[in-house]
Amino acid sequence: MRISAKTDYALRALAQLAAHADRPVSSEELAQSQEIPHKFLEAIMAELRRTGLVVSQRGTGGGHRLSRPADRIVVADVIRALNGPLTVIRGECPQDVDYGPPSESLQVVWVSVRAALRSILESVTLADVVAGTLPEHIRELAASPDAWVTHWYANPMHTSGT
Amino acid sequence: MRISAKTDYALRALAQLAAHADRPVSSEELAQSQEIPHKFLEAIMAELRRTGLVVSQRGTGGGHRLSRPADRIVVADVIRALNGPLTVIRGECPQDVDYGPPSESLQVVWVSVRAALRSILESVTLADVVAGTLPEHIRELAASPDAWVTHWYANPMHTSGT
DNA sequence: TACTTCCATACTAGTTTGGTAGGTTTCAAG
DNA sequence: CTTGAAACCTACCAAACTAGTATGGAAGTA
Repeated sequence: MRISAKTDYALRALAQLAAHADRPVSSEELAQSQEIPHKFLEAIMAELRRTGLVVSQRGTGGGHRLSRPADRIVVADVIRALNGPLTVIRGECPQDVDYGPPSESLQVVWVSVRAALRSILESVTLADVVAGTLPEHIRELAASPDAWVTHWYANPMHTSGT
Repeated sequence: MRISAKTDYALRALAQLAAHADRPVSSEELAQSQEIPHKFLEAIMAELRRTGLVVSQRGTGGGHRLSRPADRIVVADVIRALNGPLTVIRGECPQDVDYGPPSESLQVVWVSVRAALRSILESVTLADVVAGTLPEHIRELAASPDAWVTHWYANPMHTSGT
């Protein structure tokens, strides 16, 4: 799972909006408080507006606000809005890939990967993020110290970033 | 999670090698049986050799074979060899990203995403794939009919591929 | 020597990523 | 009705990645 700067910025900006749901917040303010390049964030907010996650108001005192309550927007909504489906195999959805022998089982692996991602990303809302109250099964996944260390792997192309 | 053609081809080729562990299998044979462009697969096999997952033999009767038993190579090994770490946020590992308020909890989300991916991709071996005997917890994830359907989402940029 | 197979390098066309620059429209307050 | 704040739009950019293709060599077998 690769989270781009764009998606990361979007989530932080939306969390900020969730934390100030009482008023519109400008791109400029979002950019400064989250240390995001202003014009880049503007483009991201435009995309989020087009997909219907935020509504915007021009002019003095304007800005952006969430289009629905923060407890009804999940992390998966944001990722899908900017990157498309959570899980894609060679450009296709897991249930559409067609494997011959001896690799048929790979499809089941991809389907379960998607199910696992959904169980996390569709259960965390923006309200959860700002309140710091993540669902129990997610805190459990992150509870093991093992979850916080990088696993070693061999490719010299990538070892710089362990 | 985005699985590229390269990674998909690699997994299918390695499954084929696992299914014929008694002899070296040539790129040509792998390419034909799995319908993979021959020269592209050659480049992929070279990469897998450099990362130590396969060993190769030139000349007549040569080809590729797994560098260790198929039950000691997991899907995560292959993905890491070709794509680097399983989970990357803005180019960094989950435990290295630095969030300010009100987004601190996002880090826990990413850590649990990685833990969930590991629990799947580090438990499925090539031997499991060719035998069709996936670990119980994976078959459970894929057991629900829900896991086999695409969830609707709103971005018009991506709706063509539902 | 001939043939097979891996191996290395280079090339391409298209897309994605992470931005920057400049101008236009909309809105509110004075 | 002007001024300023903000969203909005189009275009551009360099670097990396994706999915290959092409050419030629080097090593191993018969």
